[in-house]
Amino acid sequence: MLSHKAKYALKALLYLAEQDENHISRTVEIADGANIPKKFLEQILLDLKRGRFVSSKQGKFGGYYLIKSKNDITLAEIHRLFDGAIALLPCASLNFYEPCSDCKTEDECSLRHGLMLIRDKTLKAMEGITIASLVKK
Amino acid sequence: MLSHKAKYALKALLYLAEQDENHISRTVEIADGANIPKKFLEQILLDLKRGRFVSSKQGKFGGYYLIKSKNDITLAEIHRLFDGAIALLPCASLNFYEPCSDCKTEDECSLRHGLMLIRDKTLKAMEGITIASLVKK
DNA sequence: TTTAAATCCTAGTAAATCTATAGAATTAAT
DNA sequence: ATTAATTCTATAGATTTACTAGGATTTAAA
Repeated sequence: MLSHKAKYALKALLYLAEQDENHISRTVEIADGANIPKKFLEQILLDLKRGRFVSSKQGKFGGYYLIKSKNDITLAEIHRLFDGAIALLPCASLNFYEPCSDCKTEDECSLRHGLMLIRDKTLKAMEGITIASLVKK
Repeated sequence: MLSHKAKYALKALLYLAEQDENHISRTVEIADGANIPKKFLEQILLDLKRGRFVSSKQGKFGGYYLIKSKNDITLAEIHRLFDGAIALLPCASLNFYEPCSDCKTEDECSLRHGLMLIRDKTLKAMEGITIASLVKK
C-alpha cells in the first residue's frame, strides 16, 4: 500500500501537470485543489524538489512547478522516493538491496527467486503509469 | 514490502511443504528449521490455521501440518492474510475496498484507475507464485 | 526600507502498528 | 498423574506514520 505521503505526492504532481505552462502554484493552492493538509504538503513538495521532480520560486509570488516532463514521472519513481523498495523483501530489491538476516546461507533465501519475479513484473507495470497517463482520462 | 509476519508465514509453509506426507511438525521444529522466533511463530501458525492453510493436532505429539495443497497456496493469499490489500490504495482494492476520504467526488479519484491496472498485474503475478513453485528450485 | 507573502527548516507529538515475549490454560498421550 | 504440546490473552518496547508548530529565510512590491 502507498503511504499518504506518496498518495499526496502523486495528487500534487497531478495538480501541477494540469496547470498551464509557466504557471506557478502556491502550496496552499495545491493543498486546496487536491485536498491535502497544507503543512504536510510543504514537506512533500520539498521532498519532490530534492528528488528533482519540481522546482520552486521563493518569496512573494513564489510557488512550485514541474521541471520533469509528466511523461517521464512514473509511479515507480514516486514509490521509491516516498515508500522505498518496490520488491517485497529487501533481498529481492534492486535499489534497496539488503541481505536477509534470518536466511541461513546468503544466496539460498528460499523466497528470493520468486520475489524477484514479482518485482520485475510489478516494476514494469509501475513504470508504465506516468503522471501524464493519470491526467488524461 | 512484506511484514516479517508474512515472510515467516511463507517460510513456515515452505518448511511444512518439504516434509513427508503425514508428518506433523512441532512449532519448535519449524522455528529452528526456518529460523523464526518461536513465540512469534506460534501466533503466525494460529493465523494460518484460522486461514485454513494448516491444521493442528493438540497435546503431546501434536503439531502442525498443511491442509491445503502447496500448489494452491499463493503468495497473494498469504499477503492478504497478513499484510492486507494488494492494491496500492484502498479505493483500488478488490478485497479491502474503502473509498478515499480525501477525494472530492467518489468515483473521480484521479489515481484509482491507474492503480487498478497495477493491482491487476501484480495480483496476477502473485497468484502465479505458489508454495510449490518456491519449494522446487 | 519596510512589509507582506511565500518557501524552507527543524522539532515535536499522538496514534497506530510491528515485532516480539510472558505466562497461564487447555488438550492429548503415556 | 505427568509430560509435552497447542492455544489464548495480555502486554512491552520500538518504530513508523501522519501530521502540527513555530520560526527563519527569501523575494517582490509598496
